[in-house]
Amino acid sequence: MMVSIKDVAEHAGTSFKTVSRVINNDAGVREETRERVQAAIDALGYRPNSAARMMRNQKSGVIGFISDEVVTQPYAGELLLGAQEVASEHDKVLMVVNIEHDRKRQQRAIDMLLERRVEALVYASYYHREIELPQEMLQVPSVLVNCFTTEAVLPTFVPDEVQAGYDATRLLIEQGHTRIGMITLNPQIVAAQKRLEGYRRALDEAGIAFDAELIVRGEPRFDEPAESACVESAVGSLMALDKRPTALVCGKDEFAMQVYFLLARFGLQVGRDLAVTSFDNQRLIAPGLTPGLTTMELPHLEMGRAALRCLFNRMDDRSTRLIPFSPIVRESHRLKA
Amino acid sequence: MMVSIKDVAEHAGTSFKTVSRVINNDAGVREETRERVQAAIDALGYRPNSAARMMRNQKSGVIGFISDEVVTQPYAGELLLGAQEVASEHDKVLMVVNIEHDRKRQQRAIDMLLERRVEALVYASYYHREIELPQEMLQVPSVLVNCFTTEAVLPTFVPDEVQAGYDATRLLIEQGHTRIGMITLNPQIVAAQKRLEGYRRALDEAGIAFDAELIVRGEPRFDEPAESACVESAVGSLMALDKRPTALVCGKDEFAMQVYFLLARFGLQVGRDLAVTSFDNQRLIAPGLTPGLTTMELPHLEMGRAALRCLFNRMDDRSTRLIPFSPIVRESHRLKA
DNA sequence: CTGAAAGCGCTTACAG
DNA sequence: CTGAAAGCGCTTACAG
Repeated sequence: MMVSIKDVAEHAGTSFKTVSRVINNDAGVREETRERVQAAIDALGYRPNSAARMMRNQKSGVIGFISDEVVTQPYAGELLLGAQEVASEHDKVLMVVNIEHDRKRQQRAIDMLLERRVEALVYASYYHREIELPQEMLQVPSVLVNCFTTEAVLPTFVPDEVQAGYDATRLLIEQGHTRIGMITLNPQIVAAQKRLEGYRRALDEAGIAFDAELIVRGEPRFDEPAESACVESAVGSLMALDKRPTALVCGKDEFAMQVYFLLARFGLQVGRDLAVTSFDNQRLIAPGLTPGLTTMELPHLEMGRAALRCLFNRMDDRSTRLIPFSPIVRESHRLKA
Repeated sequence: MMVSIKDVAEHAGTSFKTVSRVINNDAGVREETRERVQAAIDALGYRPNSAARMMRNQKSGVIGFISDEVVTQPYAGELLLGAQEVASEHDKVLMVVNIEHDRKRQQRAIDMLLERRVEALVYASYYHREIELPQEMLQVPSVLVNCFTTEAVLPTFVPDEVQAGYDATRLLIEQGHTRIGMITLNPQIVAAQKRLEGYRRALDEAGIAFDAELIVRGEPRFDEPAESACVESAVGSLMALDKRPTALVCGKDEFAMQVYFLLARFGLQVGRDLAVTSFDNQRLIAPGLTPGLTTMELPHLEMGRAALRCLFNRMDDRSTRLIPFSPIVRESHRLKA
């Protein structure tokens, strides 16, 4: 049995209402009384029961954070961190549930959150993709992070893939390259499509003709068998071209890492013979490569923050906000003699 | 105003007590009545208020998960996942709070959890280390994961570093190597010390003399300036030895990645001239290297699970459980002609 | 400045 | 099989 407001009152020799006043810092308690109550609180180790408060106040102080694997994805957890930061500024806590693709467990998780009377809901995906919206999300203020629905019904925060593709390409164009290859992600995912769009835009703008031969795939489609040699053959086909590229945009840092290795087979080196940019800024990889990898960092932290701010500002429009990547400029985009 | 049990009762034409029986699946409700109530529940979209239940039942159904950055560390988030899995089997949910090194915010977080009447507490660190125990943890059943206190006061789950060091070394000894180097982590952290201990044990057992020259440091101590060239000079000093090592245990996969590159400077290749094992099994790195990196996977998922199981089994002894790493055997530990 | 009453939405224990 | 009462630990609104 936990100690309650009544126990404190008895110990302090006041009514329990006075204790309530003290713990809520209400005005109108004599200093001497306040001290006496505080002493009783300390002596008994009293802590207000938030369930009781919640019931009277009709609000829970919790925001539900629904994620598909966000926490286990390297650095995607920063989404959570950014959200947590803003939530706690507003004295709210996050209740995080991980939903797998199991429909039943997803339903259970959402029911649980709603029964706990979450004041708002965040749906965060570990990679930028379209989702099927759990309809219950419309019952409370909600936002989408790193994911979206076909029809925009909620405020949506996604990374600005097109701009990132543009920037990653532009960095190479500015170094004078005109023959720029690209190793793309699975073409079925949004990031692959939009970054390619940015790449083309940068080329267009610079008056460089698009050459489809320079676009190769670094990973299989969902419907293809996973094969580990995908980047290998991608690089192979670029190197087999009559006119090899002098620069390369990699779909993710893991591709870039492999490119560093694979180039050696052709007697080439990143940073000497081939300029490289990439996406993600995986801290495990990008700074440890030589030369350091120039790469576009996904704005996880900022998306998490922006989404929660939106929730608190009650901007419940249905617009999609594009959050910019941060270019992390190291050396790989620049060739040294 | 949310719909309550009374609204449902009115809609169904019963007392609210009967509604309570239906939502709790209590025996002794006529089928016809149950259906009528269920229809009212569906029609009104009623959801039981967990705060009210909590108050009557005197338990919250939540377990507090205190972490220092667990979610943002690649794959350490699996700690959380394992914990979540077991918790939900027992119909409990996790409330995750991230505590930074700010004393005040830590206190706030713990207070919040206790006010929410968490039934138990988990403290999880993102790397294996000693912590200062928040004294409040002794007020509820608690466990430590991936961290420990000087004096054992709580059940503690940590990775079996010595065994991992032993296994990583043993894999190389079994390939016939007798000159085995080691690139260690910061010697001030537990993992570095214990893995070295395992390394020495494996050598001893095989009758190989320990040679201090073969032990080099891949990262700076806490009190030294961070320098990026640490692995580089470590490899350099090994290669400068009269009798170079033929095999190498790397303190983490990031070191291994750099070793693959650095060796090229000496005209050497991992898997041909040098056998390599490592620790972590970072999925971003280990499978993408050529040859694939043989590495000891940290048992994050299993630690999370084991800790929660312990909580539910009320095994509140103070013993320390060592959770084994999983050897992920690829090709790098084996030399090919 | 302090207190007694009512009620938040449920469940437990007891009647009928 | 169904219901009326009491109470979980607080806060709100009103008296004194």
